[in-house]
Amino acid sequence: MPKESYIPSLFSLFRQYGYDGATLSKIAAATGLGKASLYHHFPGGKEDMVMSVLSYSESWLQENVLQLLAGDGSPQERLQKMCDHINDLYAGGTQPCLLAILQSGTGRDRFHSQIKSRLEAWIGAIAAILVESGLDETLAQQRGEDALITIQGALMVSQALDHPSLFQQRLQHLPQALFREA
Amino acid sequence: MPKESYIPSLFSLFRQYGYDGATLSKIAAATGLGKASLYHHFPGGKEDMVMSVLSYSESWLQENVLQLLAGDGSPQERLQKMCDHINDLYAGGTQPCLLAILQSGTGRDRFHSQIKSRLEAWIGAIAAILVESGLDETLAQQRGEDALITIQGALMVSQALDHPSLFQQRLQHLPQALFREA
DNA sequence: GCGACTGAACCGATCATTCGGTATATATTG
DNA sequence: CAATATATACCGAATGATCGGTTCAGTCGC
Repeated sequence: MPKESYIPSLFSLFRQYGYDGATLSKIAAATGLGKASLYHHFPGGKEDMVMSVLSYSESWLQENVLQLLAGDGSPQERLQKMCDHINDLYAGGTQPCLLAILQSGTGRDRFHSQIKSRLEAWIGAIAAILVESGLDETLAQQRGEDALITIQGALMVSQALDHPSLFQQRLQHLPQALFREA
Repeated sequence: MPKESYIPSLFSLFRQYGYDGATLSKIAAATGLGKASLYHHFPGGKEDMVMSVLSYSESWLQENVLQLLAGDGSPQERLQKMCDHINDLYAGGTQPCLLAILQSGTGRDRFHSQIKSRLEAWIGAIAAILVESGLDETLAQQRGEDALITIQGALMVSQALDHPSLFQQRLQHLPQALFREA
């Protein structure tokens, strides 16, 4: 099997346990591969695996957010569609964010630039669609940041409170919130 | 030395590395204690240490948030004062949130109820001051959640972007945002 | 001398990693 | 077509290091 077929397993494992918590034994169990086989596909070890997952997250973002936001349909429609994909990504608020989790622990410095790139692209795409809708450049940038603040914050809070619908609610009226006055 | 004097070191270590990343060697180095001494103060090992830190976080919240919000002064003044303390707690947006980090990795299930309690108390206190100011009960609860969503979200985003002032800005106009219309 | 405390050595378990080798499938050759 | 070579996928078993956790002979202030 090609190594791409193991990315989904790795993705869900790292997002749950983080870099330090995801041991090679767990990884082996989750992928169904022996430890030695893992080093065949990912010669760089655990760090290599995370980098592959982060690389996958880039193409996911490209497909499900960037392309979508730059596509056709009204701005609200496109933002709505993005929120649907985001809701899927986080399984309705029940699954943690990979980028958030990789910001802690030993892997912090190792993956920082990747995380930063992903977030910047995401915020930029939202800001772009707001500018396109007539918003001021700086305000649009701020609203893009607000969007990710809401997503990440709602994700953390709803999981701490065992209340996934809190995440879904905040996500649902995110599009109109981005266009509000003041 | 009493064990309370080591709580600050433990606190800053666990918030940085999380449960799995904070190894006993790092803990020993950070506190300046030998492992034996650590087990004298915390017979339950690493989990005992985290529980002590979480217990400390409870009294911190009590002193710096709950008492404050229930005290005197105008609601905006009290909320403003709370934000100042929050800004100190997170060192101006440069330090992660202990509660957020303990939600991942091996310690996830172990500390969940503690994290949940802390967040509920915090949200409840904010909701209470909004009710006191005349807001509808359900709206106040929602705004309390919004406050923590903003705090946690801004913390994550500003650290991912190496942009601590983003956190400070969002925190600064949090009080007035909680009183906004609609 | 007594209780609080600790440094240093130690334990089995687990960590990430590596090596030697097998199975299979495809390509190359005579 | 059969035989051989090449490459990829895979894994059992073992590596040394480090993990969380424990033990114990002390040392220190009281």
